[in-house]
Amino acid sequence: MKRKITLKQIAKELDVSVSTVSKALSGSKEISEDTTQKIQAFAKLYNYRPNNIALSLKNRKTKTIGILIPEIVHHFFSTVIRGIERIANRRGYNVIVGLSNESFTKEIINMEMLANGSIDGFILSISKETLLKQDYHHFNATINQGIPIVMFDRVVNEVECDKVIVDDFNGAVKAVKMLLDKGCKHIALITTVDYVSVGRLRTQGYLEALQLNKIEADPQLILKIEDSLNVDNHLEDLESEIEHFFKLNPAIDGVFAVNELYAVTAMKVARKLGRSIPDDVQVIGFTDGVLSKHATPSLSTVSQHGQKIGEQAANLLIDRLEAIETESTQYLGSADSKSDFIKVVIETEIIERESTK
Amino acid sequence: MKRKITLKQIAKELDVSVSTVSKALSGSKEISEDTTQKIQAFAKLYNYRPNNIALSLKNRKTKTIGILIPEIVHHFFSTVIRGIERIANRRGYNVIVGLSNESFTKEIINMEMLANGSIDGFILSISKETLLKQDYHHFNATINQGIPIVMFDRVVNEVECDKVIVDDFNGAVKAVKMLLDKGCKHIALITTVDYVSVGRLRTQGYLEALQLNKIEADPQLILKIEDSLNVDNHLEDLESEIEHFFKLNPAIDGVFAVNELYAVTAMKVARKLGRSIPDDVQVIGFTDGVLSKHATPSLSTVSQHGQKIGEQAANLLIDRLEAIETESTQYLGSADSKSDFIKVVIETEIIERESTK
DNA sequence: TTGTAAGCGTTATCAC
DNA sequence: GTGATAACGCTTACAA
Repeated sequence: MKRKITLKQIAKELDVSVSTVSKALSGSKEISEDTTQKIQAFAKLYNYRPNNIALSLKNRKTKTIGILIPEIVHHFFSTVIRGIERIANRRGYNVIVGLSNESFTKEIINMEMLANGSIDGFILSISKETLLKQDYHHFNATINQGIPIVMFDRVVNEVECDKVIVDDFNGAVKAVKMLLDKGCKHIALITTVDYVSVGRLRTQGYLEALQLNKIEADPQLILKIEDSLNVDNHLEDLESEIEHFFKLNPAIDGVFAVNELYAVTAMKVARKLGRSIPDDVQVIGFTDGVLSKHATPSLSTVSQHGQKIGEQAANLLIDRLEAIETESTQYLGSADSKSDFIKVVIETEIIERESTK
Repeated sequence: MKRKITLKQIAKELDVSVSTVSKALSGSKEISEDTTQKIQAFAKLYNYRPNNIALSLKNRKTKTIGILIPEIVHHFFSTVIRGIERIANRRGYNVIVGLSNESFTKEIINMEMLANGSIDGFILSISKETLLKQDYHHFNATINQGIPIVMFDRVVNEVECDKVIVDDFNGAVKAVKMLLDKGCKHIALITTVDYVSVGRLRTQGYLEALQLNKIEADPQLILKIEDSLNVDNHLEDLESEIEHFFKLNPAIDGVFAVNELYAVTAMKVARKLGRSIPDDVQVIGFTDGVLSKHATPSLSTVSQHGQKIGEQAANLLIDRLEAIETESTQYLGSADSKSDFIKVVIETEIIERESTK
């Protein structure tokens, strides 16, 4: 077992100084052809690689991005990570992942753990508990320490930073509009409770689409699912709640659900009640994951382009990181660049499959 | 914007030496009650946190684990990450994620990128291309550098390290046995090409179960899916290939598929051909993901317990990391602990749902 | 009780 | 053309 070789060891071995080795390896032409050759050959032989940690300490930057998300076993979030990783890798960064598990405390702990020098910046999506508490001090504290943040999907106005969001509102408008165009008269909405902003926006989009078509929204046709019902163990509860909802509203001929699970469950329930899809009831979901693609019938959805979100977020963060770098070398009393934060809106796209006609 | 405060700054501010500050903060009783108080108060006020990078350099360990997997948008892998993260976090480690994207080259690049001091050890699952090439030098090189590796799921005998695997063979035996017990006479196998070891093992399990029941395996009933068909764009090809297979073998009354997708697609095709599930054809898959749970009818599967795999892998790695630590402080000419690598086998579990009766 | 100095692995500045 | 020195932030043996 040969530990990684260091400059010091090469220097000793070749009987030169450490700085000579360093320069030779970086191809500095201060060093003679001869020694450079010798040193490079030796380094290659022993497979020398500079130690990242030492470089990080010296350069005061780690070239790694911290990702902080509520949950990783989730198609949307893993797609975003894939996008981030792709860009990060291409631009010479690593990604370190922390999971908040939807918990406020875990979010803070993770954040502090990484903010102590481990990463150069964050890309994150806020946990539900944090959204509920509306306590965002940890984000602002981090930003104040000079660590930039890019938020995606679940973002919040109270924190000034770059953001990448999906156009939830218009996505919902488009989806409902499509159902209307396809002849639905009684469109139900299956959504979440309000504090998760994306659920709220999609609900607003639903209302907007109805209004645009001069249809009065019927509160009876809106089902808000309690958060606890998302958990796997409560699958039956979800089903029975939706079933109850369908029975109360036999006129339903269209369903817009704010996520895949609700949509697929709605289809399941509808068929159980003897309604055929898409002939009796047309269904469209939000988030284009595995479920939508492989359900029977396959589900029409509003696609969020998670990977693109990740890519955009990564580019924004790295751009800012590298801007800071050049800026602070130019002059220290840097211009107030705080004001111009960017908010990128990723357009949604409707993917038509078998659940609509 | 106040950058994070350092020991040096505290020292200057309070007019003491850096080492005094360091000691005071670590609660050393070398330092007087008085100064300790003063320093701790000041540190607290300015929210001092030691810089991770500096600690890593000093201690020659980073307290972070490198995860290297082929793909993250994948229920099984993300479940494993969740398990790793959970244990890592609890034991004071961070996780940094690299994706090989099933590519040999990317696997190597990522590995080298992280092995240069960024991580203390790896938890990984081998990319398909690497398995195909059977070139494992980078794993061995890493281990030789003193960086321990724990492999999971897609493992290989050629590399000596700790491993965590699913009992693919027995899982498959159990699944097929169940189909037999439920009265199936003509059980089809839908599997992958052979070089991915898990596919091979599950195929062997299928054969074993038949043999145990004195049934001769019919090669006609085995469908090997080309790898490229897994890609999303080729979904129709997958479907038509399976459809063709069903038409050739109308006697099929049971299907064992080595993954969720094949199983769900088989159900879809069977129903399209007018067969009812589970009455005419019973289906069981492998890997308990979202698809199985939410398909209609819901799919019986062999569950792999991804999270448990991740937890075991993380514990194995951290145990070894901390063993190395104490070992090398005890005496340098350490005992040859290379030989005793552990292979943990996680038992599978059959989850019965609607696709079997 | 406090401070000095060395070291973790690098690179940059300056001197020889 | 080469080397000594300092610095990144921290800990710790050793001096004072």
